[in-house]
Amino acid sequence: MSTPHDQPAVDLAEDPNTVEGALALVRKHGGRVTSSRRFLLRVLFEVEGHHTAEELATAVQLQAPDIHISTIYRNLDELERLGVVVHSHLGHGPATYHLAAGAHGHLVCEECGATIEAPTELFAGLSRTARSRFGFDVNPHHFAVLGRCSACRSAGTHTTPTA
Amino acid sequence: MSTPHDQPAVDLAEDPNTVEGALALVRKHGGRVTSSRRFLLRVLFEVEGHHTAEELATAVQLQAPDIHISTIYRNLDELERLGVVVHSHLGHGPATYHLAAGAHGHLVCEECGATIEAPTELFAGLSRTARSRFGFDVNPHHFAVLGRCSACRSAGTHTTPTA
DNA sequence: GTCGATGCAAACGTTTTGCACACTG
DNA sequence: CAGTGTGCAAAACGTTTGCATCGAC
Repeated sequence: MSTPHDQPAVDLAEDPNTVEGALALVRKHGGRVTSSRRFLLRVLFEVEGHHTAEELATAVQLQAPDIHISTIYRNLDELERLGVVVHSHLGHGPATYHLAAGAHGHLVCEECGATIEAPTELFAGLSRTARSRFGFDVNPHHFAVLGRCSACRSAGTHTTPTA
Repeated sequence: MSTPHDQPAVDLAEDPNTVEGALALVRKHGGRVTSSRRFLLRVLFEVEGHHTAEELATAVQLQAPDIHISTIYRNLDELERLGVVVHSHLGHGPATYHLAAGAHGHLVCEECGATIEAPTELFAGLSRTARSRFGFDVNPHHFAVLGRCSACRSAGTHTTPTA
């Protein structure tokens, strides 16, 4: 995968895998290249893993304190429409955002909140069956699959209520 | 279907499959048998499918207008602790509640919101793999699996953005 | 009479929106 | 200069909580 970055400011195909490429995409779709957008994209490319809008806002605000969280939400929405980022719901609580390129499934423990990033193949069987039985096309990225992690299972409290 | 209700007030084993049985369970756990609880349980046993707290409140209020939605939430919580009801998240928006006896998985269309009630076996393969690969015990009931239903897929708009 | 349950209003955390102003192209 | 993006404040949404009162046992 040769990623030639000799001519950094010219080679701006609308490639959502770079900050400037994503901005080019935005521009192509009639949007403007603003500093808020660039700051947010920089943060998204720097941090790894899942982050709530609030966390992203905090990170952005280290560099540009006046960028408001509503701007973060609006920009995340737009970047999601353009396919640059995706959001996931990892249980109760706020949604988390990450670059679409790193999309994957999630297993989240209902007890301790631990998150396992699961390769999309984990869902291959489910996807196949859902497709053939129900004509349903599974998107394993948007909502996490809940359950209990091994640690909580060994700690071994309430599996079945009542009893 | 022999459902002998000759001695309606006596045969109250703590059987969560009847209104009075569930109330017996509540009492056994130190709770009181109140009319709010009975109304809510009656509604839960009468309606079928998934219902939000607000829908359940509206239904209860047809018979007892003063029962407040906070009471509905508190009672749903308690009934869930006792294993009588479960709640599920079927995508964005409010949680839905139904009797634990009818627990099942859900496939929910991200586009039109259509809900498919999927038998738990649909998740058997995923559960097995998650268990062996990650030591993770999948609970297929709590959060729906999102995706696209066949109708929306044929209608065939945006599957991949940009392109 | 004790203690759990209820109604109400108010708070909560997350996200969205209306508006006037600022900036990009 | 047209029109998109922004900051701010306020609303929206689903849910939870504090408190005084009420009701079950």
